[in-house]
Amino acid sequence: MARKLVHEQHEGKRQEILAAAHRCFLQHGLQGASISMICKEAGMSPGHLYHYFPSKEAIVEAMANDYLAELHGHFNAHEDGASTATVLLSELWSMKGWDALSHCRILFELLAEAGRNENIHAILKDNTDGIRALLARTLKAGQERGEVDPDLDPGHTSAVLVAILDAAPMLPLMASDIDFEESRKLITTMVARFLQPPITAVGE
Amino acid sequence: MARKLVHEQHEGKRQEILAAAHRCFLQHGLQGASISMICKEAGMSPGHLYHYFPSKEAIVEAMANDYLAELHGHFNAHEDGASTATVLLSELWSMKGWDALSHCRILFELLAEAGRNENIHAILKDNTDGIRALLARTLKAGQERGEVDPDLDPGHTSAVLVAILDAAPMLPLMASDIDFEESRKLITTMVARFLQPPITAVGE
Amino acid sequence: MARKLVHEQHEGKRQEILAAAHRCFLQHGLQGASISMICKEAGMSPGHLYHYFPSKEAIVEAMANDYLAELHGHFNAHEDGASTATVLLSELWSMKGWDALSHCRILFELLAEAGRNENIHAILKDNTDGIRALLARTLKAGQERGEVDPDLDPGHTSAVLVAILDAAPMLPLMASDIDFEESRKLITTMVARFLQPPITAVGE
Amino acid sequence: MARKLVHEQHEGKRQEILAAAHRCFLQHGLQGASISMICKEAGMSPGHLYHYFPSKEAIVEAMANDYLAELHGHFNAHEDGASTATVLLSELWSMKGWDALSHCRILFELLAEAGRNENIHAILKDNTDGIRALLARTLKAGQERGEVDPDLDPGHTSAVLVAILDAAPMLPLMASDIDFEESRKLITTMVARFLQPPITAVGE
DNA sequence: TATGAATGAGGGTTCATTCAT
DNA sequence: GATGAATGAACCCTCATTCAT
Repeated sequence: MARKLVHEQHEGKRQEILAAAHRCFLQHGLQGASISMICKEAGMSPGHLYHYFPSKEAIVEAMANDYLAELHGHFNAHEDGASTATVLLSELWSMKGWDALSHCRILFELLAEAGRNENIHAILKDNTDGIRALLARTLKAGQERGEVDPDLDPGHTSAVLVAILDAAPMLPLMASDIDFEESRKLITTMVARFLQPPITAVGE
Repeated sequence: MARKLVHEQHEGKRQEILAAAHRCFLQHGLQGASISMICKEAGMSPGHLYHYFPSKEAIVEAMANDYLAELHGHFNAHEDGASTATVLLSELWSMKGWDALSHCRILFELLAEAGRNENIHAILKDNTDGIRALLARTLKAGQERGEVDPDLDPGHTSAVLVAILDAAPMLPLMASDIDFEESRKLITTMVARFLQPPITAVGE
Repeated sequence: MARKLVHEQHEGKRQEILAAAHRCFLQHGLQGASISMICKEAGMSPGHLYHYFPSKEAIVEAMANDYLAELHGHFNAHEDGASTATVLLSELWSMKGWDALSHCRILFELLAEAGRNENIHAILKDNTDGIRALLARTLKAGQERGEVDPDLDPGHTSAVLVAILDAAPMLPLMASDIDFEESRKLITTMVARFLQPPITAVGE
Repeated sequence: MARKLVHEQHEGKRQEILAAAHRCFLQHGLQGASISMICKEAGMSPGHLYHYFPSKEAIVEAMANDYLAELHGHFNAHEDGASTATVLLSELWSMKGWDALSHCRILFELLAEAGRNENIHAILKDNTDGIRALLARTLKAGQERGEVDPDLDPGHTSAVLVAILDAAPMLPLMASDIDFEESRKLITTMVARFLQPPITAVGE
């Protein structure tokens, strides 16, 4: 009982550190944020922080995992519904905090890092694979119901959908004249048209 | 005459430094690559490097500008053609060196940096605006020829197209089972369907 | 209790650093003395030194403040005595360590720096103002007792006295044939004659 | 003839460099001013500057010599007059540009440097000795005419006078409420009383 | 559990100086 | 006479990490 409480406290501290780290990483980058900055942000001494994580690298990796798992979790919440991929994507886009792009700009950090850090690459790939599998299943179901173009390869298509998802925060960064709602609509339209069965088939 | 030659030599050295920097940035990140690394890569002493650039920041900015300008230049080469946006995008994707994604992974570094560095943000935005204007014009021409859905706002749509372009290097990073040719086809299909006028209107 | 001890240890280290810095500054100048030199002199790593001071500038300023405060303190020790300014000055000159001019040559460094560094200027001025106020009070008391020329403006005269005090280390530097005792006598004579009431008035 | 012209041009350039160096040294200190700064100020490339001086040290020494020689020269201009030391000092204080203390603040730099640099020390001493000899002669003449206290040792007294002279720029630095004219009067009064024969002798 | 003293390598940058042109 | 490319050591300062308490 007491053991469990201690463990929970420990886990709580870990999460505090990761949250502080996330904030620092957003503001200064994965490499630009220093341990001492994270310590200050978390209200903690460096010696103590190293009680919870063995290295800065471990903090980055844990943060990446947590962050991506949260995205993953969002998809799971909709899994049981029999909605088509379009709906699924649309739902995803309505998720809490997503419009606060500051929160998800960290994705670019991770993508950049994944290109040169094998560990981060693996974490990104693992989490992405989970989402892709889910999307692929949904796409296949959509194909069976005739809502999705049967010629699209579910595996490949799921990758494209995830890429689009990850690229979304780019829009406000490049084009300040497009607000969140606008880009949501545009991308939803694009994906819908992408997935829908060729109209010629309907006409025949 | 001699003066001009000297100037060209100076510019040549600058380009060498930028190329070396690009390589280092790719391998270690914008912040992770150190001046001394860049010097070693460029075969140069640090004191001399500062003869050509006043700071590391200036090197990053010049590199970003050069890199993005090169992308911009690719588009201009196709401008006069009366092709629809689809063709344009498809053409872009065939551009030299683009498939060597190591070369363009730097985009993620820039996107991450743009989120917290006002200068890089401005550079990214300026170069993006150029491409967007070009794409918007092409889209409008396509709409007039009936090849592009007239309901799509050219300005907003151009932003989406650029985002997709920039997101492309993500695909192999996340999904190693998709090769370049495959993703080219997928994205071309998606964009083509995105832009095409709704068929229902034709059928009626 | 323990907390206080820790704080004292911290302050002790600070003083050690300042003492080491003083020695280095004497030998190489404020600008010529490097952080790594001070570290070596203090038996400390650079990283650790920056635990106690945020910058070299801060070290210089703290050193200047401490050094000038020490001079100031010497004057206060004599304040309650009802001696005339002459005696006060004479006493000052007998102060411990003052004859070891190597210790006070630092004043020239500070004066030179004060001409182009606003912070050092302010520190010098603040500490000087304290001494001047004290001297001015003593002069006024001397005037009331008829020991000091009543025509001398106490405020201005105090400035001259301080300047003479500061200039004293110059003598052995320029004229190696004058030892400390000799210059003490000369300056005391000069100041005594400067301050004394014009004798003509007495004779009339 | 042509040889002489060349030599004059060469000497002119040297003086230009020294003037530029003086300005830089004033603004940044002997150590803080860099060769490249001096080059920029003198409108010259570093390679060319080293054509005129073998090292930075040589520039500092030449500058010190020139500067002190200029002071020396001022005294010589008054030498033949049979005035007492008081008059001489007063005259000196009226010298052109002296009130622009920015010009003579360099003295502190030299005094500070002299404490740790044997060459500068020698230069300072040599030039000071010249002035001291001159002052000593004037004092001796004053003593013979009964205008100067015969008990004062001319050699030592001359040193004190030079020290006072050098300390003068300190006044405005420490006490902004004292302008040049005021300090001139104060110091002249002090020196006059210092030198004058004891009044008791007059009364007898 | 929690602190902060301590390290020393390495960060970006400037330095005095040399040399080919 | 005059340039500016070139060097590499040293500048001030920050880093991730360890350890005694």
